[in-house]
Amino acid sequence: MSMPLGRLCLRPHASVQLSRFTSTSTDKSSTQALDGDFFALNKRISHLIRTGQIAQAREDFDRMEQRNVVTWNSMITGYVKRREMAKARKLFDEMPERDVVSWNLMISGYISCRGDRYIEEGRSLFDQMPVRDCVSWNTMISGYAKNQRMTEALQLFNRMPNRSVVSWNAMITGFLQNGDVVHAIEFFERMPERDRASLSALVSGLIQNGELDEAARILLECGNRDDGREDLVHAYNTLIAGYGQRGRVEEARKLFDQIPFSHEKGKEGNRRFERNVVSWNTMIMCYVKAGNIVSARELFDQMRERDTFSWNTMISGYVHASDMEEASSLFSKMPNPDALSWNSLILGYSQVGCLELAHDFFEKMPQKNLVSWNSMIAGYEKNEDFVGAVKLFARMQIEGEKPDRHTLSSVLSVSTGLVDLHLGMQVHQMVTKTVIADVPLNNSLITMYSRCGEIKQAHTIFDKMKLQKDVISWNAMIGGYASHGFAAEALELFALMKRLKVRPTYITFIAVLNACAHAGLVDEGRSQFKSMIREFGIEPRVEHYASLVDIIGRHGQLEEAMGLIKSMPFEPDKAVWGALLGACRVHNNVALARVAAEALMRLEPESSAPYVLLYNMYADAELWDDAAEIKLGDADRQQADSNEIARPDFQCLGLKKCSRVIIKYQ
DNA sequence: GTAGGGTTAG
Repeated sequence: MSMPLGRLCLRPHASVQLSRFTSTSTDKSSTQALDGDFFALNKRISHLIRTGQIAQAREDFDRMEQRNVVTWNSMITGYVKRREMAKARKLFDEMPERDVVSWNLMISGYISCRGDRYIEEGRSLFDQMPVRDCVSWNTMISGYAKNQRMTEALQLFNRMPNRSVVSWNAMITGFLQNGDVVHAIEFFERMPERDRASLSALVSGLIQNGELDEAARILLECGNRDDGREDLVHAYNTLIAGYGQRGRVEEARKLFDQIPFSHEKGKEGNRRFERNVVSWNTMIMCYVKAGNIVSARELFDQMRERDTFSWNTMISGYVHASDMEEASSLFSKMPNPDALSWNSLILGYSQVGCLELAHDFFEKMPQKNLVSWNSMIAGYEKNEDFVGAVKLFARMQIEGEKPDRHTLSSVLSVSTGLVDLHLGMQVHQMVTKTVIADVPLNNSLITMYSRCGEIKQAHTIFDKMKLQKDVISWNAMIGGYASHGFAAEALELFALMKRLKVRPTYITFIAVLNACAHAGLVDEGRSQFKSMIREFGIEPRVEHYASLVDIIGRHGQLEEAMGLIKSMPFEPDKAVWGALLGACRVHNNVALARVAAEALMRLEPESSAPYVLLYNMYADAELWDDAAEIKLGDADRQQADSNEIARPDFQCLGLKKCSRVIIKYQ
């Protein structure tokens, strides 16, 4: 039997491949099927599918006068890759003739859809197929392994006629994914032969199970046994990264030093047990993650063959250290900066507040990708240039870039910052279309809606989250109720949260105290403050004190409030004094108001608010001499009279007009 | 055209 050379050695059951070049029954003669045009057409289809142009591929496929099994299989691959199993199945059923690959493709498609229903479908095909090759068995085994069904995986493994290295590797990965370290190691030691993936699979699986030292032991053994040399570096690199991720940098370095290092040039690679570029890069990365930029740089300077990775790791290290001088100096020396290098600079400059520089790099970079857009938009948002963020978001859509969870999260924060319900709702729609059940995004939606006053809508989202709520969801919802004066709802939700054993954080208590403040619940506020400390061991922060001062002060117990301020273990901030001043205003305590106002003036000399408030109080009490001592500018006096400041209109470009914002003095 | 795996940015 003649077989295309090169395939033979990979396929123990290669004889099933016979139908490879036979034409299908509806097609013309087989001699014609072998001409150059035909191959070109098949090649074109597979190219279209590789590049994701499935619709075009299908058009070509439908137009083809003759097809062979490869044509059909290519088309099926396209649907399988997109998990469109119904379409794949339809083609599969229509095929005039199938080979092993057709069956294997379908099985692997069903398997990667996950879910038991799909596995059963794959298994049923596996059982029906006339001849199975190595790939069929391995697909099925790894399918079971990936879905935590090791019993069935093992059954197939035992029944399998000619096991390959892949079968063993799949079993090892499967055991490790199920936390079965013992069987994984046992299988690894029993393997008749290993390839470059075997050690990698074992080591990375052991790392996932937290068995780093066990992995290190096995590696040392393999090194001593002169065994598995080909991929030993590979495995060492994996383990170095594992130690690094767990902050065990010194152990990572010990492993790095264990790898032999030759000074010969151009001999690096996986074929010899010897440090390669990845080893260096990984070690540098460990230092960067640990914040040890000096050691990272030392290694970087020692390297002979730096690649893009090395440069980018180093640049991102400086970015994390907010050292933009070094970051940009490296960038300018880098031979071929890629998108990642540019993005790191954009990120770094926005991080330190240099939006113009960040934007310069953003405009100058030759090939923007999604991360570039996201970094720039997030940069605007973090620096509170909300309008800049919205403009860029609009431009992004005009230029056809699709937003993802990161984009949407930034723009949602922007909507919240602008209190722009219209924009927020647009983003909400996009979230529904592009992301499935993302907890942080849902949390941001809750915050956005409640900040915009749509507390009902916020609650709808909160409700829909069901079991996937985290503390932040609870905090957002309780905080939303609190800030809108729904104290009963806030406290009820807080009670429910505790019943469900969700541990509150200091933020939860800010919201709870805030709710009490709004509703004038003095005793409730006091007892919540106490329970925070005693039941949950949360140290009160300045925000909690400010809230409690507000609660007590507004109730008229100004002296007690003042006492609380004096008892604070840290300096009161403007919120604390502001709360006291507000309470003094309500209860007409001019003497204490003066103390609070003066403290505020020291903390924020540029703010006119305490002056205005004190002025009004003096005026009400007809203390004209005191009032005269407060020097107000004309503008401030007008404010004192009207009690309102108006901000000019502004526009969110390309999307909508925002309404006038009025800020009222309390 | 199918089965198993090392390092960088939001």
